[in-house]
Amino acid sequence: MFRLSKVSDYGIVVLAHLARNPVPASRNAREIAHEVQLPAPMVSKILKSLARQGVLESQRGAQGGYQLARPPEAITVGQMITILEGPMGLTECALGADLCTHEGSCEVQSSWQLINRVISDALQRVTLADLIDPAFDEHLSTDDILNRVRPTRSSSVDERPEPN
Amino acid sequence: MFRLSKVSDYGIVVLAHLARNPVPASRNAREIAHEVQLPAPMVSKILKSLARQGVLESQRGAQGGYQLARPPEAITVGQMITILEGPMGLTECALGADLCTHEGSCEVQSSWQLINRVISDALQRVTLADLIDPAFDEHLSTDDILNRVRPTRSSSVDERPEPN
DNA sequence: CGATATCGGACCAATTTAGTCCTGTAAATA
DNA sequence: TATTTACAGGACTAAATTGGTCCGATATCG
Repeated sequence: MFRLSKVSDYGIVVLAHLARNPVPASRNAREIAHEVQLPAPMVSKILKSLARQGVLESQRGAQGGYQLARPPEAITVGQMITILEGPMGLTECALGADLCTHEGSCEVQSSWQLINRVISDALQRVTLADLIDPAFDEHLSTDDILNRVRPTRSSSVDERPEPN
Repeated sequence: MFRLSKVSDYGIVVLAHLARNPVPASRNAREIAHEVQLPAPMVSKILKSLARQGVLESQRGAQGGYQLARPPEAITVGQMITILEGPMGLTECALGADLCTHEGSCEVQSSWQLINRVISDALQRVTLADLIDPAFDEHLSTDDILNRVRPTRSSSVDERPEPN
């Protein structure tokens, strides 16, 4: 249905919450889950993924917990989705490899790769800082987003394969 | 997994095939399925949806079949996806209505609506004619797409609710 | 040591998706 | 007008995915 999974959905809500409420610096999974009103085991699972991928820093043991590893400006929606959802790609073949069984006979493969890149780029231009900016949706138009300076492409988390 | 369903995937392949091979004008579902090497009942189902939504014209009875209802330039990827996949929306709340149970407590709802619009707009800027253009992916950059003149927003198929 | 938390899995139930099939109806043709 | 072809509109099933839970291991603090 062209929808993000709950994992990504929740994950972004959690990250936005942490960005918006920077203190206390470190909180445990249970507290965070309670604050965003989402099922605790689910939130815990998501926090683990985010920590593993370096978006969050985790502290084990008593008084442990999670906190943002980078400032909200340095975390893009594209990165969050890629981490939580797996490599972005509207279709199999958009990922580039020989994953599609219709390779060769397919007439639209290369086009999909561009479309995919367009969407991916668009999501890379929106940061966590934007998400928690109350003026974001009111004062920005679609074109404002699209014409932003693009973040450096090569350093992106997206290039890495999904370990999950 | 942030992936289109097979229905949309196949549907776009089928439409691209019809656009690329305009003769014979009308072909039946079985022939089309054979040409694109996809399961016939599936293709038939997809053709029916596309016809119902006015992208294809159908002719019943002997010698019947399907053909494009509009020139490829007048069919956008966004329309195709909306028809085959249902209304676009990365999250529930991006659709606008009070579908999300966290309405009110959610801190990122309005931002999602913008993100959603960005993607939706990007997909509206790519037409079926682009998809079958061999030069499309080679000569166009992301920004070329994003900076295109936008199609008229209000006449879009996307605004209609999904009848399925 | 003992309490607290994350880590990294396995695991299950419910939903969604991919794919099939069947009955009805419209059109062409002999 | 009888027959055949082909779309229309469903219902239906099996497989895959997702949402969600739980557990043993490990790390940290006091």
